Amino acid sequence: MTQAWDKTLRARGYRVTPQRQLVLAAVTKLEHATPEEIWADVQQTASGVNISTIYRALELLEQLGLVTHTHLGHGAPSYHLAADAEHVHLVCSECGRITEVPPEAVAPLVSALERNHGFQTDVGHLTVFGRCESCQADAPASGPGPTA
Amino acid sequence: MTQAWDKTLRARGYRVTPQRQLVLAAVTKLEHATPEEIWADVQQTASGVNISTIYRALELLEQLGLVTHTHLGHGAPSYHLAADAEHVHLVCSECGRITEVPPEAVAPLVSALERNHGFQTDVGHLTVFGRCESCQADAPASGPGPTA
DNA sequence: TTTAGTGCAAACACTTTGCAAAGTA
DNA sequence: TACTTTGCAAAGTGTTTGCACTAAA
Repeated sequence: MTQAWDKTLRARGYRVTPQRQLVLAAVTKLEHATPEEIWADVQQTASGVNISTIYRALELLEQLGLVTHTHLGHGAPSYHLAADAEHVHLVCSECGRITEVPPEAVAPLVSALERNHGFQTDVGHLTVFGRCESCQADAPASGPGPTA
Repeated sequence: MTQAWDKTLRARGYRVTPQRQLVLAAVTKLEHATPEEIWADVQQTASGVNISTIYRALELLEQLGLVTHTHLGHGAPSYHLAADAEHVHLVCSECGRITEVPPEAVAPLVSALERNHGFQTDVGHLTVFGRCESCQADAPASGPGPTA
């Protein structure tokens, strides 16, 4: 079922174009990348592709459930294959480092929210900000209180 | 200690200006608001204040640890008082509804991440995307698979 | 008076849109 | 051929920056 997606496209009246194939290939290869990174990757094969095409392709692929995105901070969103094992991102606010952890890590959260708030968590979209292990080691808890 | 913040400012060589006071007041009052919403509120008192001043004030207040922000989706970030009880935001991807839940709800997650990944979660910055109770009721689980 | 802060306008980063030309089915 | 998709360029958000002027200390 590696190539099933093009049938999905055609079945819904969409066309299979090289641009869309390249975008999907880039998302697959880069694992998590911003539209611009995807664009750069696509351009290595087809240099004429426009960034707006990347956005349109991502929107379509997302709508078809082939890819998803997460916000890993302030800037551009990060896209990855929906088929990839879902995972949660831990983003270190200090060094920017991104760690992926398996969804089991958040299972207790998911069930607690479901149970207490009737909320169905989109685990693949979850990003947790904080401080990573090494940054804590570098500067043990300081908090934002008055320094001096 | 309601007004302690102006001492904090002066102690660090920053000045206490009406603009900053108004921004802090707006953040306090609005609970969670985007820079533009804060701007609108500030303008009700001082119509001449420029949006760039809002951004600069927010940056400063955040740096001082008086306010924090979270990303409640794609658009602009949402600011709130750091002193406010920390809370987690649940954002419904379908209707956009925002629910606040107490940090206890995510305590199991926090300790699991700490334990297994040495990661120190910034709870106040945490936003969970998913589907709220009422949207689930409206359209029971459909997933993005082929519809027909 | 001295130095930080503000308003203004221009520059930026990221994304979306209109439209004619090109390409898929 | 018929209709979708693309490239291009321009317009849109949201945010930042340079600089002369204003104001806090």
